[in-house]
Amino acid sequence: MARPSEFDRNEAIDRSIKVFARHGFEAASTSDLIESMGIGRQSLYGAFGDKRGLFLEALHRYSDGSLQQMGEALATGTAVDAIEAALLVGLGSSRDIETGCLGVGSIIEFSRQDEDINALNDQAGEAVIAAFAERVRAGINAGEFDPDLDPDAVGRMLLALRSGLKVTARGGAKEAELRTTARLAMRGLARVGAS
Amino acid sequence: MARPSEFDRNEAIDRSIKVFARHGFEAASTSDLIESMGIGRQSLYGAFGDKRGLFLEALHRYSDGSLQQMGEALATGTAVDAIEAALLVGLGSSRDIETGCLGVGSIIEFSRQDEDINALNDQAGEAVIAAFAERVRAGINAGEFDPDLDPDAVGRMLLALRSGLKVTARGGAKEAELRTTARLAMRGLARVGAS
DNA sequence: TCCATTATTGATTGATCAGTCCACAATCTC
DNA sequence: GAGATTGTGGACTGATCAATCAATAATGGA
Repeated sequence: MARPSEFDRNEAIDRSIKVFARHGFEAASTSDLIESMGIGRQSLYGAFGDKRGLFLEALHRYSDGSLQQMGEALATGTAVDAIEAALLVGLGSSRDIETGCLGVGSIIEFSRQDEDINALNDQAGEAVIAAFAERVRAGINAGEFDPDLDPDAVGRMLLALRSGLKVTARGGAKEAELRTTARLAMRGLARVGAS
Repeated sequence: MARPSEFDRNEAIDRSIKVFARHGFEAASTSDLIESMGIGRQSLYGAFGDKRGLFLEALHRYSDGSLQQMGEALATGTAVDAIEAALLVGLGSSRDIETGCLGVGSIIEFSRQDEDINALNDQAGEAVIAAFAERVRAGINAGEFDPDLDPDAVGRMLLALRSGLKVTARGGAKEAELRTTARLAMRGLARVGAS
């Protein structure tokens, strides 16, 4: 048809994710974005419409990647170890204290005020809850977890816990503390009656 | 000495807390603030120096109030009920979905970039952890909690959990879900051996 | 009563922001 | 290779922002 884009769309979005994760939506200036993305201003507006359009794509892509990372973590080892790994994956903590979470960040920044962001976060949240719940069911079937547990409720708890861990990590907590916190909150999942 | 202020300082700060909690620091404009606080622009700068100075006072006052609320909740009933109440107090959830938490909000917005905010949040966090830990110790002594628990580590877990509950509440969760989440995460505190 | 001091008010300033305009470059179809 | 189409780059615009200034009002001390 016509002249093709000179930049890779997904790579540009990935770079924008870093900027948004660091500064949030409002405080991420378009000048910061185009510089970090390595594209021109008009390219940003041509490809994504406006700053909000870019953010929606960034949030979507970030949530997808995050869910995939957690899915991989959930697929290994015992139920407790897998869930612990899924809780901690991608938290960054000491390595890159600047990196935040686009999901938590957008919830704090927008609350429930933006319908499109609501939809993205609701969908991503449900997917995470479902992934946790499935692993909890497997843990119950394997005899590791208490059969009285409601897997969906536990899934919601684990999502909330992960949000809290992200806040704690961004607040500067060490990885060992995050791990201890995760373990303590999961303490009640283990089968009590024993065999 | 000279002309006295026409406004009550604490009341003005309380009103600014609402604005900051709703919009965050950066997105709260000074025009919004002076309108909500019911004072003139120069009064704001005269009394608080600048927007950041006002925010620091607001964060300090907010943390104090929050800690006091939690302390009152912790002083009643059984250990589990008291901690549950302390976890849920002031979350707002359905009643006022717009209201956010200045502590979590500032951690997400500033990460570790502002020394004064670091100090305020660190101090407030330690105080909350200590309050939780003390209640956990009492619960252990009362035979309600597992004596093997590390009260300080549990305190850190409960603070992280409360942060996660705040994110979840701001994301639109119902109060019943928050309560279930709190209960599930506390499930591992109960004494296991039984008597 | 007068003066020093501080609060208040409204206009203003310089900077920064998201988004647009316009000229130009690169690609495809024919 | 000509023309239609689309991407790119830099200058630009109107709005909004935090913060300041200058003038006025209100208080306490002498």
